[in-house]
Amino acid sequence: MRSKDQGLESPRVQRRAVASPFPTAGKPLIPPQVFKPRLRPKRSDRSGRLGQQIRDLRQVSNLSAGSLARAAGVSRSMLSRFESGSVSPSIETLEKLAGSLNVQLSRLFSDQIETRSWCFVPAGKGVVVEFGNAAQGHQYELLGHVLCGRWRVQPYLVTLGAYAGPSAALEQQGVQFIHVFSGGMRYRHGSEIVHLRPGDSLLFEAKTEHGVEAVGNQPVSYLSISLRPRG
DNA sequence: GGCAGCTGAATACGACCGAA
DNA sequence: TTCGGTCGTATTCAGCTGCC
Repeated sequence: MRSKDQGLESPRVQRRAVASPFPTAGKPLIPPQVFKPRLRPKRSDRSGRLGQQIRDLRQVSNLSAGSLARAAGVSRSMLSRFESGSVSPSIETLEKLAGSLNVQLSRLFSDQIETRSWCFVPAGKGVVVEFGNAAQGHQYELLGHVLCGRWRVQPYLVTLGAYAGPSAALEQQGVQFIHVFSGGMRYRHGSEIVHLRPGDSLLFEAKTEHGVEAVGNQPVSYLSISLRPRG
């Protein structure tokens, strides 16, 4: 009988194909004569932040831990340990996780870039982020990434092609602000549909299911700022 | 230099807990 | 009851170290 925890078909061979990306791999963290814990020791803060980043991206993608684990070919318990920072995944596993999250590998480490109290992004130099609905003509350009204490602020310049399809329905913590620059669209928040035109703004709690419902016959450009608590 | 033993990291399996 | 998340434990493998 296979456990619900199990999502793998390959046996436990061929592991250790690549080295861990972290400098602690292969070296003892604690001298064994001093302390040999029954529980796995909490790994470095770097591992914890990597795990938090994986969890954030998973939640943004509306994926459960089980779904992501299956997609990445790891067990559910291992994904839990990655996200809690108790173990560090191998490069091979990180590549699978990034692929399953539909992001580039480097995105998993974007949270570990030196943070500042301000962030300047020249015009047209934002980071283009691919989400799952990019295929429907949705382009997201991240204009900055600023941490304000417990809060994470992510401003996106969003461009939707004419007649772009609906975006995936999202439910997140925190609040979201939208300001339309050009074009028009129908935006859904729960059971409500709001028609947005140039100059219109929308502020709402992101925990209610929301997303772009439909776009008119012209491309749409709008600013989307999400304010979410850091987990 | 080669081998064996030890140690730690990555991983899976199974079980448990809490929430819906 | 189901599902998501976590924990305890076993297994495998690579790196290190000491001995010959």
